[in-house]
Amino acid sequence: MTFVKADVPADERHVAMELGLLFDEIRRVLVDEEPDGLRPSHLRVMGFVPARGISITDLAVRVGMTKQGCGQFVGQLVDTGHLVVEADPGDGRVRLVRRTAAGDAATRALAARLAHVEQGWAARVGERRYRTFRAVLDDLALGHG
Amino acid sequence: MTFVKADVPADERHVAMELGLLFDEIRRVLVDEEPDGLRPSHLRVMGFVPARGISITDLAVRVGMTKQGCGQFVGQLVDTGHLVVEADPGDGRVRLVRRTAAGDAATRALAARLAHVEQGWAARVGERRYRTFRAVLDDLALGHG
DNA sequence: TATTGTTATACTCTATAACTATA
DNA sequence: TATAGTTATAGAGTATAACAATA
Repeated sequence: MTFVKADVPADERHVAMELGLLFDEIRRVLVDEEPDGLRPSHLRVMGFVPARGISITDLAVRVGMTKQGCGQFVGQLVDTGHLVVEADPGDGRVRLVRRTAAGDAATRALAARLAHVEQGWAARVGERRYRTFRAVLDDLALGHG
Repeated sequence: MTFVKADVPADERHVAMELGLLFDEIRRVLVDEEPDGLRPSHLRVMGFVPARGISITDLAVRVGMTKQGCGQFVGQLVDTGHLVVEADPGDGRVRLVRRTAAGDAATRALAARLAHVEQGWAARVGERRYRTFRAVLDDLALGHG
């Protein structure tokens, strides 16, 4: 969807558009500042891989996409060296996905970039108001846990 | 990007993921409850057409996309009867885009559906906290005016 | 039989490039 | 020559369907 940017009267702005603006700002930062050429979706999939490893099917559920699409991104991330896949000793069907050191570094870098974006937002609306905003956002997102 | 849904520990949740969850909830409502078969992008493009009419190029700037992509959606919305295109009396190159009565109705219906989603959110976190959240969101979005 | 993962295919959204008709 | 719009093409991000290997 990605709701947008130009000079629209205040009374024609709606939640979807405003959320989309913030989302787009994040996407722009992620694309512009990504050193390894990873796309936002790669970062997203990689971010959901737990330290203990996970099957592609379970990862897909976590990420909220199909196992087919998930497997595609995992394959690309293995090619770039951010993930590795091992056999699961307990189940021959499962391919256990883990992050490499490079994957961990990229994930930490993502967190840093997001923190930087949030600092900018806090500066725009005030530290205190931003903290409140973020707390409510956390609560709203919990409903989808 | 569209950040996600499953059981992720609180400390691994980040802004992008949380904003994505809200955005996805809206998208789902828009798709599920759309009577005319319009997709979210159609609603978005249509929502930026002002009453006085607008050229495709200007509309594209407003929406934040290319004129090519914009022209494509306008064409489809003309086919569905939500928009009309007239000649501009002052400039023969320009095709002036306007909403029809059906387009106006669909736009009002969108606003109603969004209001309903927001009521649900307010119920989840409390009216007062939601109003604060929304006010900060408005301010943050203004930075992209 | 049920489940994991892959391959094949298609759809949505959007971009870039090349073109046409008017200015 | 510059601008408005169209046509053609391609890529990202996903989905559905059909399948192979393993349980």
